[in-house]
Amino acid sequence: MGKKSIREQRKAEIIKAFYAVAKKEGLENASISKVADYAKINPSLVMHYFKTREELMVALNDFILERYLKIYRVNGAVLDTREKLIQLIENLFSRKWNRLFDDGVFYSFYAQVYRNKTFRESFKQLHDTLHLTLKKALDEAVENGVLDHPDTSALSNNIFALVDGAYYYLGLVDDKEEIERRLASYKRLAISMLEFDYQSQDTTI
Amino acid sequence: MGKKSIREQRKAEIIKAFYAVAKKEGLENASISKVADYAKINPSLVMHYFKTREELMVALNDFILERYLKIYRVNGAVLDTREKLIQLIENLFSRKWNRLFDDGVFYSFYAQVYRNKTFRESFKQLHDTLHLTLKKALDEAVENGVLDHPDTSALSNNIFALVDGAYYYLGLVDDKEEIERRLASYKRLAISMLEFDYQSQDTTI
DNA sequence: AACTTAACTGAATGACCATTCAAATTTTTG
DNA sequence: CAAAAATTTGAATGGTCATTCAGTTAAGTT
Repeated sequence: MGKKSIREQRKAEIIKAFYAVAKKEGLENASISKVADYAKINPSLVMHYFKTREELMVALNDFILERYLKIYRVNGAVLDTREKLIQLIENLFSRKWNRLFDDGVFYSFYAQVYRNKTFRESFKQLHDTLHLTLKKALDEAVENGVLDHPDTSALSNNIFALVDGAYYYLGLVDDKEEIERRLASYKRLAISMLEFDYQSQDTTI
Repeated sequence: MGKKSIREQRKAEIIKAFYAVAKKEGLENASISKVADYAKINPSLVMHYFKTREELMVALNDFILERYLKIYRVNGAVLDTREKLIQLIENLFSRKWNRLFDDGVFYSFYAQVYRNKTFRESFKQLHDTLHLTLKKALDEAVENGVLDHPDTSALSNNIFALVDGAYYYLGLVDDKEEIERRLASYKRLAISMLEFDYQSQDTTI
């Protein structure tokens, strides 16, 4: 008896509308009524599903972090050749970004990390998951004899530092050729990091 | 005749108040009246000196980028020994951050880069300046025979990618010990990059 | 057709927002 | 003291904001 619930679909719809508006006008300008307009529903309906704007923010944050996770999903291929390992590293620098993702919205959430514990923890957890996934892939490569490295955990962290730093800078670059040139340079460095055993490198003089 | 102008001092005062409020409550919540309250002046006075909020935003952006530049100011020391070169690299990972700077506000501006050409260009210019400054320092090291590297420009860019990526991740970390551990790892990698000629794929000392 | 449950609307709330403007105040100079 | 130039204020503007609530509509069941 009673009406069928479409709660979850509606909520998803609202979150996507919120994302779309934030993408277009900036997260700080994405108001409830703009979201409602975009979704062609009444503002009250948004409040019906999300008690406060804050709640909607958290939902959008989760939505975005899920997408982020998808981008970096390691393809299931077995890392048994050198080529496959190199391809994996190169893929890290090739976010299918523009389709799946808006950097402006992403960094707006990231900025909140410094004031909001909830956001900080969810970001931290996501990044640690990504780092760990890469570490496991690297371990597999070690087992299969295509990689020789004493600390795959540190290697994974360092590769991601390079990836994150790369995209941070590339967000400032308009010229497509320059982007490609830089990406090539970053990739080369990342691949070289596989070879170079900086742990045993003596930095004393 | 007439009254002495304190225009520039007042403007600076307002910008600092804006920064303080943004730091505490987030850039998106730093309103004109909150800024005025903080500076103990009338909201209209803020509007007198900055015709629009956007104008105030641009001013704060410039203020913040100036601070950013200061943090990375290369000490004038001559790079004639290995120690000095290594010290320079290590300094890049040691922003006197917490004192001089609020990352939340910084990344809030950075997020705007994706929607606002003015912000994108000012950020780009600043970063390119920093990269070039480091390149010049590296060139000096090469001249003085303490560094052997075929492409100091690429090296500079890559080091900064690592620095930026490092701080991006460290923003998520609460534990001070973990921060130090990671910083040490990033530094080690950066220093190893000085040695490694990834262009020709062989390990040189 | 009556009941139940959920989706949905519309109007109203008060708070806060950026911005405008005319007027008041302060300081300097002649 | 008076004129000049700047700083500063206070009140008012209209718009948008998140949120509340009472009520309506739609879709299922018995």
